[in-house]
Amino acid sequence: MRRYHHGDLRNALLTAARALLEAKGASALAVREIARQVGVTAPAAYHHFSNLDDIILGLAQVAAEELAAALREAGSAPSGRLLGMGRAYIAFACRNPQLYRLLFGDGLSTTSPARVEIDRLQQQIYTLVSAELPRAAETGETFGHGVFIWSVAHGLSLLLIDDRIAAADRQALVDSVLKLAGRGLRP
Amino acid sequence: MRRYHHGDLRNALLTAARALLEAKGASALAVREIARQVGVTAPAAYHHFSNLDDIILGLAQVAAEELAAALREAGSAPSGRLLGMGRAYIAFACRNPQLYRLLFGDGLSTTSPARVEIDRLQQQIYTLVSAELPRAAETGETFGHGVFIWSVAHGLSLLLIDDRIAAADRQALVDSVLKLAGRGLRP
DNA sequence: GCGATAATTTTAACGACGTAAAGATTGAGG
DNA sequence: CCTCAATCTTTACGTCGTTAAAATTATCGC
Repeated sequence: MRRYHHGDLRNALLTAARALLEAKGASALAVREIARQVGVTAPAAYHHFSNLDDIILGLAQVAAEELAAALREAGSAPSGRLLGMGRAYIAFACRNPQLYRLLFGDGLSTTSPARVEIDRLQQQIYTLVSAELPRAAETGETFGHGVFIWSVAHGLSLLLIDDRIAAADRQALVDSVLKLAGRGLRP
Repeated sequence: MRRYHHGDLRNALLTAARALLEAKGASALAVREIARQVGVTAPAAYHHFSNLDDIILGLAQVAAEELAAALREAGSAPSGRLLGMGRAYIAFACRNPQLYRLLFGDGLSTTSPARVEIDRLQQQIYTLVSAELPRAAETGETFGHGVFIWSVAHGLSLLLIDDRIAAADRQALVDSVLKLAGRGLRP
């Protein structure tokens, strides 16, 4: 059954890399190990990726798309979109901790697709803020407000991922922090 | 002048490692390269550190102590301590981006000295919050409030470090975000 | 169906890394 | 001055990323 030609090696490598990443952390990502998991020799990977960083870039791209999709869904709710998107953002990070960390690490060049996708997310946030907070939009504070809520979501996500917060009920904590953030935004 | 015995190799290695870290990023940290910078062969480092992770741990410890010192100084001001500490926290992160990232990466075991130092910082934050916000302390919301402002500082620090925010005046942005955070805390 | 060609994978190899073992050099205490 | 412990170097092994060349298989024109 083992064919010489795999058929879908690129995706298989990405899937294996993702599993390896979440299982053993970013420092365990290795071309040889990823290829081994798929049952292929290392140089085979070089026909689909130019190097290890390129594989990581592929992972980041997947992550960015998934995060964007999760936020898009949360943003389609009729009301309370800011809170819903905050929840969805943090939930994604907690569900894919290493992948989320990868997305905001320093390995991604400014022109990488993942980076571009995140920039798009950022714009979405600003748009949403100016829609939900007409007052801020009027006074030209949309930018500061957007950065503020993104900081809260990003910071809390990472603190939770790192297990730096001992909380009995995580969801309750997330909601209460988001509530405080919301209070900061009201006029 | 080159003596066989270096005299203070441990610190020399840490200093070189720190320079290398800030210059080329965490992935460039290598025992061989660090030793090379100091003018010594790689195995010499193993008399002072048990392995590369141990060197990184030493760096994290230095970072944690510096951050703690910066916050202690900012916290000794007579008034506006929350704002001052927020500024100092973010300034430290921007001054030592890679070191800050290291501190909040996932390579540190829960029992490492750096981790313990950060836990102490966390407690300081809670104490300060309950001192500056007696109302929150009464209603038992100190924990949530502490997590909230830490999230803002941590998140904004990382967004700035990653150059994810195009701001003409960074200090002004920091202040306006911290102002929004402060508004979230008021009753 | 058949053969040429392109796509994919393997084998083999190079240099750099982390790190262990064993030997050389040096500073400190008697 | 001599010994000994601390410190550093030499040497070595296995793994990694990556490249070049060879082998294998799919595809397409006929």
